[in-house]
Amino acid sequence: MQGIFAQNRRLMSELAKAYEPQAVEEKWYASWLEQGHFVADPFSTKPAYSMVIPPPNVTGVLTLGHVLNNTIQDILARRARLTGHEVLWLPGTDHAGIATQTVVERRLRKEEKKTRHDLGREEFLRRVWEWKERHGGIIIAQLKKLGCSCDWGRERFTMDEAYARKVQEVFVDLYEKGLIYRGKRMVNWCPVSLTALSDEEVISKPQKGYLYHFRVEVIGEPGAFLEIATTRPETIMGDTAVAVNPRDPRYAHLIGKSVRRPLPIENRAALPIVGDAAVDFEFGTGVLKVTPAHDKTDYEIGLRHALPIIDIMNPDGTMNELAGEDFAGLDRFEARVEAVEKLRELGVLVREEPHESNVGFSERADVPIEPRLSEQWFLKYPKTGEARSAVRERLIQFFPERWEKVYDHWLGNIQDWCISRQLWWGHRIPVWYKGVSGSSTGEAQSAVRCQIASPGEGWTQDPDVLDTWFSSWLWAHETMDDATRKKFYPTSVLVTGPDIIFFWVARMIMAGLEYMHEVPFRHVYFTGIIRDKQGRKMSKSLGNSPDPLDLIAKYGADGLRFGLMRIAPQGQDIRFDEQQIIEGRNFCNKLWNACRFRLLQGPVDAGANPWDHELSIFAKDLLSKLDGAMARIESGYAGYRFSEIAQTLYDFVWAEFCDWFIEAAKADFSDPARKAGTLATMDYALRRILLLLHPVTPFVSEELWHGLGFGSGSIQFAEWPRAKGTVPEPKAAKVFGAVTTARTLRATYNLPSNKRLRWLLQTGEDWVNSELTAVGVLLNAETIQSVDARPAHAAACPTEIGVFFLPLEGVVDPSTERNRLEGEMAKVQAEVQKVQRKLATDSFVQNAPPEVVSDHRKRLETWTARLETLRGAREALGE
RNA sequence: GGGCAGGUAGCUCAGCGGUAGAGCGGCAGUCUUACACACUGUUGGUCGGGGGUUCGAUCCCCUCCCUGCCCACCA
Repeated sequence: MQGIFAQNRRLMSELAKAYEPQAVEEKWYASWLEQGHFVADPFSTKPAYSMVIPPPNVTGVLTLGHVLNNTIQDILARRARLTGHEVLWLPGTDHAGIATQTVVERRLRKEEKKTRHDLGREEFLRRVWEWKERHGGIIIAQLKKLGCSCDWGRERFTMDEAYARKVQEVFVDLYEKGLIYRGKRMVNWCPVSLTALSDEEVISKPQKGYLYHFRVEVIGEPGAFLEIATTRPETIMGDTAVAVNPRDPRYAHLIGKSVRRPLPIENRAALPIVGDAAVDFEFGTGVLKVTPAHDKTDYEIGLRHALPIIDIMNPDGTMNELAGEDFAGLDRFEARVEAVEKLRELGVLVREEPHESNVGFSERADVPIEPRLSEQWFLKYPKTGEARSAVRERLIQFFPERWEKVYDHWLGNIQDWCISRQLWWGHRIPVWYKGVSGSSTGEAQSAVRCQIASPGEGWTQDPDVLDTWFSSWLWAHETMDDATRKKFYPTSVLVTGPDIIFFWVARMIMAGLEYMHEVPFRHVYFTGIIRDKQGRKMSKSLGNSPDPLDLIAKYGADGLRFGLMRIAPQGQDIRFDEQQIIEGRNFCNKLWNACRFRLLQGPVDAGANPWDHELSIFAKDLLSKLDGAMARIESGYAGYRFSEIAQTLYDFVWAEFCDWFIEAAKADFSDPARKAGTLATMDYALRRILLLLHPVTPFVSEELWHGLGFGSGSIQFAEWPRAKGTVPEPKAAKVFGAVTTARTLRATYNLPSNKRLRWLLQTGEDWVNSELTAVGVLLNAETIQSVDARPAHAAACPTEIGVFFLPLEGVVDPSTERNRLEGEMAKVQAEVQKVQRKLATDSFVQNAPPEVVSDHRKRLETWTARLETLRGAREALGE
């Protein structure tokens, strides 16, 4: 043991005064990996604790959102190890269909001026894999920098061979169950990515535009016109009817008649006027143009009235020949301008009314989606009822609870999921056609088989791939082998952002219920969204998103983690402020120096038990505060309140341990009677502080754990501390309060804090006399003496432990101080009178419960004391 | 149009029936025998507006106003 201590002392004294995270973090992370600390053993007898990482996109780089999310998971994992669990934190990445394909296509275009079609499917996919191998690991490396304790040997990718096979098996299974079907439906089409999207991938944004009013002529009624309002005049050429509400008295009589479509000019077809309840007669003119090929509502109206469908657009959003010669080839937005122009020329444009409406945008490409009729694969969700009740009945608990309602509402209004994507990068749909090849524009197939392998000669596979989330929804169980599932499924908790509650959380619950007959996780913790100081979402285009790696380089991973945790209230959005990270770093440094200080006092006793010694009031006080902090931390973990955990640690370490306990302890080191107990308390507390901190600040706690010699193994397998049930020690608080008052007295005279003064204390209590040394140290006094009576020419301040006196002769200049003090006194006098008046006149206070009155009394006491101090100070200066 | 969250000191946030707190910043001192990434002291708030319940409201109720998110086929 002696050797270890000697080594520690050398080690610490060689280290800089300030904590330098870089070398420490690298060293320990390498060591943890080497020792296999993160490896989960499915055959362990310890209780299981498991999580699956929300797989980041392979194309991704670490954002603050990832930092938040993964820090929380790491905290939970490390705490679970400390509380004796076998921990599995399963990492991996997502192939992210559209995102990845887009990145590679963009590069291809830039570097080789080619499109994916120039390469062909096979070659293109080879390029994507190549890209993935080269750049796909970036985010994983970054997570390691953060300190994440994932079991890296189990890293999975959603396109791993086994995983991919499982995805296809699930497709086949659901197909056979009749839940997956193919159909020609109105889908959300992205004209840039050239694929269908699910409803969840469409985000509506308010857009300023115009509501264009134009007239159409009623056929057979000369001079009769209908006025139609539309935001999309470019679709007029695809109109196949005009609809009014049958209960609308203005128009009901026209149902059955027809109007003349104004565009295209060469094909001004006659359109029937139909009656349909979907028409809102409050909106616009109450007359709706019906374009079944380019609007979801219109499509449904079309179905009800058996209207023809004229698709006037190409997949890329340009107009086709059916739009007429004036429009063919134009982009949809150019066509809009052109259509308005044509209407004006025809003299039927009535007016353009500014109008704001919600337009659906493709989440990825950030362009308005186009409702488009196409042949796609759809899934009728399995286990929706069970998934709903699992959360309702708290088989799965959400933190914060309010997301339960959001989840429930979505499941209650669930629509079939469009799962096919017209991409190449992804899981190929395991469906085969004989004869005609399948295509998204969709002609009927003569023969269809749903199976993974080709049925043989002459069969062609469906060219489409599956929505990325169709693979992600199996993540909780398909990333595990049988033994792992047996031990670790269902997982303990899922930590994720609320933005993917529908995309991922809800679907994973359904998949878990369908394929494991068990929910995939017990708890779901939803983090907040990180915003900048102005409350804006972090985004690349705004340039308001700091690079977490820069932050780690500047402040250390621990500083970043701790700083972020302190400002991350439960599930509330977080306003990011670099200052908070600076504070995180400062905190680590504070801890570091507290430990350095301890090492300077002699050997550390790893198994120190304070109760073997006579303890000072400060030691007792600290031990009781430590218990309090532990209780708060426990309750914080129970409710996933990470900011509370971090804040408790911050306060305890900085204020209680450093500011008061260590400062008071300095008095004990020269007192053999007290030294042992104080050091034992310090060792005991430090050991627990490091353990409690380890989940949040893994690196510095590990470094100090070894630096102080608390153990030879990693801190993360030490035992988590439990509260001892100590009793509070009120005497210490009295001393601290008194010291603060006395310091204020010193400041009252503008005396610098490093100026050693001679203090006197008049007290009636014996125990106070035995704490004089400590009080002297806390006051940075030259001397402190007990006196029986008030000395002459001394300032005085009454405190809970007695009256402090400060002899002023030769210490301050009387004439300059007098004026200032008199001014102060006037202000305080006013406060005292205010409280006195309240106590005397307020009718409620007269009959109030005791705590109210005592509160007022306390205020009065405080102010009176302050006044006394000033008066004493003034008097002490003489005339 | 519906739903949810939030609006407390200059900033980030606690408090959620007893008369408002912390950290940081600011200000003034200090390199006081671990830490200037520090120490000591101190200044900051009609707790978004307006009503109501109550002896008493930042906290409960109503209403309005802002901010942000989610959902919804109003062209």
